[in-house]
Amino acid sequence: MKVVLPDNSELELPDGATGRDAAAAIGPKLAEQAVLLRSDGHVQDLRLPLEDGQQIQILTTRDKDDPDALYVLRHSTAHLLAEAVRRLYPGVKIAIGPPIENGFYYDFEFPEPISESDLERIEAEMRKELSEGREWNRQEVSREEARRRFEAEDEPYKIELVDTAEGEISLYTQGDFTDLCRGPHLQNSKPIKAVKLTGLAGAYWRGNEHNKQLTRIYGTAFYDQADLDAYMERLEDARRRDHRKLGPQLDLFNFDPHSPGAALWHPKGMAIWNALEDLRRAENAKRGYLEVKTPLMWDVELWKRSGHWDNYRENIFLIEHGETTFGLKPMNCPGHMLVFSSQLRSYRELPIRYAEAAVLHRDEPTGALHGLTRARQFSQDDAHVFCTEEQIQDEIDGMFDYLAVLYDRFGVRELAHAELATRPAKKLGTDEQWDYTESVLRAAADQMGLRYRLAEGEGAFYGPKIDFFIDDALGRPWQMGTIQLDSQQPARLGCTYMGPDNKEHTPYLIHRALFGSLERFIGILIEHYAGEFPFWLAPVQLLVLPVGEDHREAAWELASKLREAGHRVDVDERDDTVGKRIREAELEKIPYVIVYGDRESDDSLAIRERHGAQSTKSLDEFLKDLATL
RNA sequence: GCCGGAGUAGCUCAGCUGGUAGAGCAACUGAUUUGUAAUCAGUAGGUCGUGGGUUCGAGUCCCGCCUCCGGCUCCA
Repeated sequence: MKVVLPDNSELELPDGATGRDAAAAIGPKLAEQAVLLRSDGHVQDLRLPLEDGQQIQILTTRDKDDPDALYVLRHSTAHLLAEAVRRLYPGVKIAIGPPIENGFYYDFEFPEPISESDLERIEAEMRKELSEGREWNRQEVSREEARRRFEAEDEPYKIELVDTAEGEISLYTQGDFTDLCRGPHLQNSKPIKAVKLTGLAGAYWRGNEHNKQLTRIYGTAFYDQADLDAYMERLEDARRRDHRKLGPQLDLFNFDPHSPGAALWHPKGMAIWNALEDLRRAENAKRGYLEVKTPLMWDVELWKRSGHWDNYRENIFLIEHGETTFGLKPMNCPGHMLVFSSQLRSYRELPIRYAEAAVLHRDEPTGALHGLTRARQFSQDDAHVFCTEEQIQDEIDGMFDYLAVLYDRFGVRELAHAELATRPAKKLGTDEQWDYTESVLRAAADQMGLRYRLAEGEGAFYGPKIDFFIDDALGRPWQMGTIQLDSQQPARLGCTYMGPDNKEHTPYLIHRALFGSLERFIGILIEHYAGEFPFWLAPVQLLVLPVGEDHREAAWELASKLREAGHRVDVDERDDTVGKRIREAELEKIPYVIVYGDRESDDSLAIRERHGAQSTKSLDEFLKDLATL
């Protein structure tokens, strides 16, 4: 038989030859360095037989940055971890250990809890394995055989995996450790040049919180120690971008233990907040959204009618007040529907678009709180569009367009990825209604050419949605914008309009937030810009720095001219050296410092950009330049 | 909520196996009047997250609680 190599040349091999054989046929060096076979975009274990005519690419230790090559390396390293843990902690039960982005993990049930200090010991054991060397052998066995083996080893999680596994069962053995695994794996442990265990966490068996919580050990591995070092360096850099660190440092906001999950916004943070609000208001006005303002607190009777009581109760903060119980609003929708239903509506008024960026409260689990990106108190750039069935498509198109405009303004459009979330288990309405709303959303997304992942069962309880996610500095995805099609709540809250047929109809409701939560959006922006906001967003845009005492008056005059032009300007007239004050401005990440001394005048300003570039411009010229930013 | 870790001055951190808290930066005061990332000197600042316990004695050991960090579950 023949296989086709990446340069399109053909390689003649005996029938039943494996990837390893193919490598060996090409050269001994390649056979030694081979780690994985890739065929038509799919990875394949080197030990598996090839098919006649198959396109193959053999990845070697030289492909050290290839995601597939790293994946197999880390997968094999996870098995080394399991072997080490099994040796060090008799009685441990092993669960699963896949590679993930940037590393791998393995879940265990330890007889006694372990702590982070154990990681060092385990890592040492892994190094021992590496110095001894390990080779992986692949074996296909029957379900019964696999079951028998794991019963003998008293591995209940493996038995459960065997019982629920689909297709053939394969085992990989290294030394005297055998694991149930689909593979693929390295030939041997030689390519594993750098290993680090990075963390310890609880994780529920099969991701279900009703199951037993196992202990998850995270780690990573590379083909090269320098790559591990570089990775750790990148992590360090990402930590420096963390909005929870930069926010207080840049005097934007802080948190106080007396109100966990609710930010205290400082003047500089509010400058950014207001910039977003200004943009939101201006763009909303252009697009026919009408601002409303509705109560923060509602009798729970309303939440029962809207469906939130049955489907969202655990997130609602309750306030007892005499005979009544009020719930702080976690969403604006019921309020907006009550504005709609307060009058008799005609089809001629539709679509009606209500917008409100009110404060919302959601009782999030303590462990979920995460700075601005996961808060208990936050504001969405929320809006609810009441429309007829015929208008849905246009409305959603308009929202996609609007979202693109906003995200482009911040340079985050490319960072966003979309998901289409369908009916959840806990939901209102009939399957027919969901079939319809899901198909409408899907059609809208497809027509826009939107690329999205299907997130089944992750819709809101009242309707399917399209969500836009952006990753934070450490690569954790956060849901930002959302567009949700609701066929449930309007009827429940008595929203109707008179149609041309002189009959009452129930409108469709589209919920939409484009930033998502303003808090979360600002958090992501801080990390995206690493605190170096573009001029229009920077809390302090311009800093005037008088060289000496004699220049203070002139500096203030200049500052007031700049302020009149609409810019946010400070004067740093402190009795410190110019160098010191420049340094502090740099640490504050102020876009422009204007040093003002004997040599300067309105005709000649000394302008220093963030990071040091200097230039000389007249005030008029400078203002003109700023106006374009 | 669950698993693991952490909490010492505004910030970054030191404080060995229990003996009564320390540095740098920031702040303040004074001197200096400064030319593009740290001028010099001095002063002040801490119920060691919080409540209990063990002990002659607790920042240090034990328990509860709060908050934060890394995950899990859940979500904008």
